[in-house]
Amino acid sequence: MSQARQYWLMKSEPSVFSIDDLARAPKRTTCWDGVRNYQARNFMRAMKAGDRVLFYHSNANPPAIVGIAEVAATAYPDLTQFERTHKHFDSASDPKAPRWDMVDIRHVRTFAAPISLDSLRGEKALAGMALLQKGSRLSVQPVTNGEWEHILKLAKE
DNA sequence: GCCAACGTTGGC
DNA sequence: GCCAACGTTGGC
Repeated sequence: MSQARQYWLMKSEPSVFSIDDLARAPKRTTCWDGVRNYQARNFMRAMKAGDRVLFYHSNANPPAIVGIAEVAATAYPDLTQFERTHKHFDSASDPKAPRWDMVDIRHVRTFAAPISLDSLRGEKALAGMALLQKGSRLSVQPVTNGEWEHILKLAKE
């Protein structure tokens, strides 16, 4: 009885941090700081080591899923929330009960060809994907097993 | 750069 | 608790 691996999608602007940056990072790993949305935080708190993550480039041309990462460390406090001069400083967060967490993400693979948002929209099987819903802005989202398998098939073509 | 959609804040 | 104002996200 193996522990079921769960699937996620995380967005990053490539001009800020791209999948190439992740592939080149020490140990191909980075901490995912800066999430300041409760729903996204709660999804990160639900992540387990080894869970797989679709790496998505937002504000990109074209916006696309560009590869796969895995959860290398489960949620722990994002210390940038306490750095007064930091962009993501949160004066309302109590150091004794940190409001914001992050996880560590390790590079697994970069797709030979990115799967563009446009081509994702063309897949009937993905019509329910959180990413494709109108007005969806969540930067951390769950992905179903079916969606995951479908996307991996697209990545091979 | 524009702007629609969304989340958060704060006055009342 | 309502809701207007504001800031942010992210496709285009």
